[in-house]
Amino acid sequence: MLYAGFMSAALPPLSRPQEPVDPPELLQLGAEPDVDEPCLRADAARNRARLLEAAARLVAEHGAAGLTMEAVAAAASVGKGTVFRRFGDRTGLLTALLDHSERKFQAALLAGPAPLGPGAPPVERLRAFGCAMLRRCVEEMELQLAAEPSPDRRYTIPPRRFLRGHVALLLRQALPDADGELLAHTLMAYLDPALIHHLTAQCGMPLERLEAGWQDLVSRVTRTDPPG
Amino acid sequence: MLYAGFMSAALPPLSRPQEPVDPPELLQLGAEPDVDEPCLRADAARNRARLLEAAARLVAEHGAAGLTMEAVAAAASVGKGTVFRRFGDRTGLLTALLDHSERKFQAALLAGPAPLGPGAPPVERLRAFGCAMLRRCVEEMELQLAAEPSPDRRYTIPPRRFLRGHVALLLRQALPDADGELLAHTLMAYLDPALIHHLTAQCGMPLERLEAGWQDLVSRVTRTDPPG
DNA sequence: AAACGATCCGGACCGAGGTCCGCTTATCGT
DNA sequence: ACGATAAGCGGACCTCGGTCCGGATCGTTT
Repeated sequence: MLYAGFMSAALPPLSRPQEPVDPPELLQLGAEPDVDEPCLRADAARNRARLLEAAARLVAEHGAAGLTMEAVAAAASVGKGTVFRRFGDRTGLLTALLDHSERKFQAALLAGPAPLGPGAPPVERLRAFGCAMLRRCVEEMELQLAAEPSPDRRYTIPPRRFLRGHVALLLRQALPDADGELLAHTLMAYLDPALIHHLTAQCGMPLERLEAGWQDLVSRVTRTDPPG
Repeated sequence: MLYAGFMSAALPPLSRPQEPVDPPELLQLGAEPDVDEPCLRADAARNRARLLEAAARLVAEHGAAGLTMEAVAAAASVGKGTVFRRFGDRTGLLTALLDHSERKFQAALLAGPAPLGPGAPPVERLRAFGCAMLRRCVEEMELQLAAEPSPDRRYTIPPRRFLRGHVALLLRQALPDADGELLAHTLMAYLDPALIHHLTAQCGMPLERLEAGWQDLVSRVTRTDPPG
């Protein structure tokens, strides 16, 4: 219910017969099409769309940090309770605003062209993944920061689980004997929006340095020769 | 009784002539003794102590998550404004509760026995650092989680800067040619309280696995032989 | 001791997130 | 078409973090 899609625009078919694909274990972790809300009542769907539209407009006008739930409700000519019933909380609303881009990104990972999508060797896919994440994060920095969940939900929300699962999958392919889950957490932490924002906006680091840092990190983590 | 020592109990002298010490660049990043509050007025100091005592009691009773600023003020028989003037915000109050343990930890890093303190080779100090952090984090998990700062302050508050600076220092010693700052962020991210909590409490991972993961991560990151 | 200025105190006040419950409306079976 | 029922709606209400300013207190100076 929290992360249902914009207008549940069905993803393009995620497998093309002649191309390589990832194992299907990750698919169910993606942003669920309408799992929680199998079929919204007509008025509810209409209000949902109006709310998202209003929220997007208000974010464009006053910034994501200044977005208040009451303002969204008012701008959509809808009661405050409706906003919370539909999106759960403020984080849920912001997350919904990011949903469209999230789906595109997931689709690119699962079925897009290599090296981001399947077909390239795992380490190369990891390298591409990091750079794509960095770019996407910088693009949507404001929303990403405002949508940060509380500490106890931070690692359990579906989008992050999906991305982390993707990284873990690639790591297991590259390093069958390592603890892919923990290493995936480590790599994902490097791509945390709050960290990226700190380094770029607050410390003034150029994005190139962050990308080089990612390449270096992937190299170090996936190095397979024995310790020196 | 975790939060016993309140008033800025002066740290033990941080350098002993006959023992190895770290360069002094980090010292000023530690928890400031009374930099912000050079000399509190008598009544203010008294109120500050009562507030910390009351807060510690309320945390023990109702958990850190359930702590409200108004309750602390009432329990200390003090006005609400006093709490905010003294500690800035909720995060500041929780951070103050962690200050004693933080100082002890910093002292152990700067002047304690090897391998945590100076004297051991940097990689060995890194290994010890991670395990010590993991243990400390688990001990004070509740407070650590409740005291998490907002995303834009997360990487700038003095305690974290100090710890990260320490890691960066060790990394630069071990890997003079690497980007120690970025790698320090990566290593520190592995030790983030929210992540530790997720893995141990929510995923049920035993602490041993996290420690092994840290050792593995340090090995991979500090490996100096050429990529395979 | 008395007065004065800087510091501090207190609690009324505000804004925003989140909840609740009686009312409304869409949907579906007949 | 129509009633029954479940889903949705709205906005009053609550809590809590954070602010503000008139008045009290401390420490110092003369």
